[in-house]
Amino acid sequence: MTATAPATRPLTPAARRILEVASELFYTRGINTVGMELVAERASVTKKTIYDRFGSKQELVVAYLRTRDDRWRGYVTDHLERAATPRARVLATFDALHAWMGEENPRGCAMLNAYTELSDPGHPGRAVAEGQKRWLRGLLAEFVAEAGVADPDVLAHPLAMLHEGAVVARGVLGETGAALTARAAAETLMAAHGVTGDVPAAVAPASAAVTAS
Amino acid sequence: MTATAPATRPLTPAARRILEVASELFYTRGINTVGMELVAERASVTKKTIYDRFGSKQELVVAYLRTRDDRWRGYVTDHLERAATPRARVLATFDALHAWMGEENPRGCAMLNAYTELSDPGHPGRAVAEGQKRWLRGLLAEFVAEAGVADPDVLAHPLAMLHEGAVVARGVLGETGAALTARAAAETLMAAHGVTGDVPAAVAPASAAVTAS
DNA sequence: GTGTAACCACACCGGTGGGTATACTCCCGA
DNA sequence: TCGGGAGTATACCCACCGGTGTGGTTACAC
Repeated sequence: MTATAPATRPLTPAARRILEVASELFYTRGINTVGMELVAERASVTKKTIYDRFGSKQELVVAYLRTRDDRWRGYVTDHLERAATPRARVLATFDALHAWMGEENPRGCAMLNAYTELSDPGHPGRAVAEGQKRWLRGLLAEFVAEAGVADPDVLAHPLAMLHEGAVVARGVLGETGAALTARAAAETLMAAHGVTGDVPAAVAPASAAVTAS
Repeated sequence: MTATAPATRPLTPAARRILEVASELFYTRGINTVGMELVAERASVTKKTIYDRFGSKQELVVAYLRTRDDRWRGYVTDHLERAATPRARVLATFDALHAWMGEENPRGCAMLNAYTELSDPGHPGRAVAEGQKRWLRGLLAEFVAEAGVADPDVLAHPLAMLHEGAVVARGVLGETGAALTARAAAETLMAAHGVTGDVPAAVAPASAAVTAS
């Protein structure tokens, strides 16, 4: 379900350059305000080539969102590998967010931004954005359930909200430590729901279930 | 500081119509994708009139954001009047959000959307959006401080994040009860910081300090 | 009764948007 | 050796964008 396509076609050198350039421009300046002409120029490519490779702006946008989504998910799963307990895994998602925001997220969440800019409800890019949000929330619910919480959503949903809120605090208010603040709040929230540093009583560890989607 | 201008000029009938129509269009379709021609048509007005009243699209956008911001702040302060304790005031902001989202916020936070769409850092609309975020967070910090919490931001910042997260959950995931979920989490968070239903020990009530900016 | 503010109707501007057409070059593999 | 995929270069299309100018009509105020 997570896999975006049966096989991501290798991408020609020019196509890779286009996607790279477009990703940067779309993220930093917004999708609607960046024209294909500019993308072509910055990628040292003609518009013809872009349309030969990607077909339309819409498809280029989707490719941009998908690759970025993949990178973020990889980021998260990387951080998860180092976490042993469900509680640690929840906290690891906040650590991932912290690192992510420090590196490549000054202008807020690309998915959310795209969701806003692509106001046409039928635009396929919106589904990508929504998918990412749903994925993270599901992941959190999974961990919370592993920790033995009866109704996982009651805890997982607020945890997801802390994620989103942290990104906003970072993007709009410039709060560089927002993810860590959110992490601390997540700890508090988990503790209140009985999820502590201790391993839960009678719940199977099911250790390697992390990288799965 | 909160007052937007020395005096909001009365607005001619046509101007009011323009602002109303533009607000709806900007919010539901996005600022960048709505042209002045469409606004004019929907308001039964010529473009000339729009430019006579507002000067430029940028200024119309700012007027849109300001009026919406004012309405939201009024919404919050209305809900605050019914709340007696600091804790109740914090929770009242979530109730306000719940009501607000039910009535006129299906497409997420207008301020955040504008912040995203107006990628030019110099656009005055961004300041309006940022101002609103800062205002709410400051308000929450005020209440938390009144409740006797030593470092108010440690609690107020996560509370603000829950706000933002709830709006995202509503806008992207369609979670209509998101604000109530956030409210419950806020209760938990406050309890963990010693903010309970009881009135704090030696803190002056300072009752009417709510409506002030 | 003459200004002036608030409008309408309409025509026009340069710029830019996404997207296409044509024609030519380079290089690699069958 | 030759076909085809990957590119380049350039010119073009039309729709729409934000914004302006001209000229005219109503209604109210001094």
